[in-house]
Amino acid sequence: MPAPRGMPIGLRLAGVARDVGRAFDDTLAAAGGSRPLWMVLLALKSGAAASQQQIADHIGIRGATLTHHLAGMEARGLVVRTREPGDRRTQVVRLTDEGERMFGAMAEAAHEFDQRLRAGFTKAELSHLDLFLRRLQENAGVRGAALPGDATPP
Amino acid sequence: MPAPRGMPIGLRLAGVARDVGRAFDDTLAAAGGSRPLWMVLLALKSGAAASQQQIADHIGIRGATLTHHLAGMEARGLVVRTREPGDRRTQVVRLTDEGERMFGAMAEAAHEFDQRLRAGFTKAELSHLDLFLRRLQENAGVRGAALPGDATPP
DNA sequence: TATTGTTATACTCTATAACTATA
DNA sequence: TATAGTTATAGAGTATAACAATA
Repeated sequence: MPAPRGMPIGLRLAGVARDVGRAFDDTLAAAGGSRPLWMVLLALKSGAAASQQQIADHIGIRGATLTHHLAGMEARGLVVRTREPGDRRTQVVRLTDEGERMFGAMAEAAHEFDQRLRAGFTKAELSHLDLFLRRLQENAGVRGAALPGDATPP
Repeated sequence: MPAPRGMPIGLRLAGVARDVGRAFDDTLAAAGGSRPLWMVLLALKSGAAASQQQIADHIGIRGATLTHHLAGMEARGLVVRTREPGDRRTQVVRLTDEGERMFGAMAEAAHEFDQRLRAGFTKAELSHLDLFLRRLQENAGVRGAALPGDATPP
């Protein structure tokens, strides 16, 4: 993936993200997982998601897609889904011991990968990078992190 | 896609790339195309690829995957493949008039998208961003753009 | 009626393996 | 034997639409 001067920034970003993403996928695969699996586990552990719909929104997929992943995870014995007594429409997703083990293994792999990725970057540089990424995201028209003064019509 | 402090840089990158990529895909779809189609057209037009294998390498996919895309493009009347008289194993891929029209439409859409993405960025910032991306790519272990002094064993 | 999640189905992109034709 | 590309098949991830159960 050469990066010629003047290459569209979107393609550049996509290319780098693909390369980095593949390396990350390899890392997760070596730990027995995958990216979406890791995203779901992260969302579950962070506790920042009450309903499945919120988990799906959190990681940027559809509810049906999440069901798909959860079904696979349940088949692998990583999670258990049980109906909430209070509101029997909702499912309570709980990590099994095996799920906890998997989370631990993937967390370690992900952390090592992240260390590798950050190598040579100063804190200031990482802040700049983060800001640049945020600006790209906003320029692409992503909602939900709108700045004050954003004049985009509803 | 919230971006908490201390979020792994790889996931951050992947998230932004996905959001930006989806917006770009929407743009290309409105012009009647898709991302891989655009990549193939770009590679063809840039003339930087002699064989199909080189095109595939250029855009980071396998030969069989490229065949898949080219077959689809040929079915849509965008390209024609003919055997080279000199070496009849190789295929010469040529854009049809319809293919040229499609390229033009997608190029315009892609350019507008790129303008939108770059909005508010100075040249210096874009350079910094590009450098950051390159460093991430290298840290992820991508070969082919190795720096002088790279001490990674073969 | 509205909400929560599931099922059924399908699409896109990608890959590997086996194959054909040619060199 | 080696190379260029194709065919056949498969798998992962995602999506939409229709549905069931519950509120």
